[in-house]
Amino acid sequence: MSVPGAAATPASVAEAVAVQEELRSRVDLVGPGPAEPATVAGLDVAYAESGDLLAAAVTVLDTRTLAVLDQAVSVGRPAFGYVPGLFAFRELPALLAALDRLNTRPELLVCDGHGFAHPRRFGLACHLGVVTGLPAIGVGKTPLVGDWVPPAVERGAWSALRDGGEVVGRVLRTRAGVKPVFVSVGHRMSLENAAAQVLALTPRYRLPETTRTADRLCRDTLIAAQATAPPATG
DNA sequence: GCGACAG
DNA sequence: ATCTTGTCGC
Repeated sequence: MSVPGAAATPASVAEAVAVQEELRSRVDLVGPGPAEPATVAGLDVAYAESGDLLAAAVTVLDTRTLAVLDQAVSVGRPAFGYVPGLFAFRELPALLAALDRLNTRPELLVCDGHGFAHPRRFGLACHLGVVTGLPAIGVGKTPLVGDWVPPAVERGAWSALRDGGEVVGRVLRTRAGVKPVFVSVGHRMSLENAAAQVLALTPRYRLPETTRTADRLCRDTLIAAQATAPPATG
């Protein structure tokens, strides 16, 4: 279930680290999670060049057709500075606001960023999973921690992402000959199932359809927000 | 001390 | 994340 207060924004880096250390014990790294979820949500955030405005989006897809069944957005300001490892605090409030506006309850969250593959084993996907109580997985475009070797060139090939003597994720090739993505468990999922779900969501492109639809929606929303609330000119 | 560093 | 020109390929 959800954890009260887990979405609060820390007042300092030290406090943020403490929050992660505390919440990491609430993560379910076993799952295994839904084998055939009917709906999956994608979450993403777009930032204005000025850095003081952002738009968050959540899209819910039908896993069978990959059609968008529901979607919601929220506009706001980054809640925390960008600090590698504390990235979740920056986007969490906006993403949760968007999730609250959904008319449906997705069976799985696919996050744009890492989950367990994190310095303290509590990346954005873990945080969102613990706060919402929903199964979640992290899909990063670039590595944050860990050592790995490139997986074979064919789609579906993978290699282990290892850090500090443990496997923290999987380097997965979602398209033949294209740069792989970094999959890790967020909450209530097994790594094996997480990788399977990501492959099911990438029939054509490198990134999951969930991430692609959410990315487009938050970008469009940001443009619209900037047009509606232009900066004061004088 | 130095380099690395999700989005 | 965002900026940013051309270029290769289906």
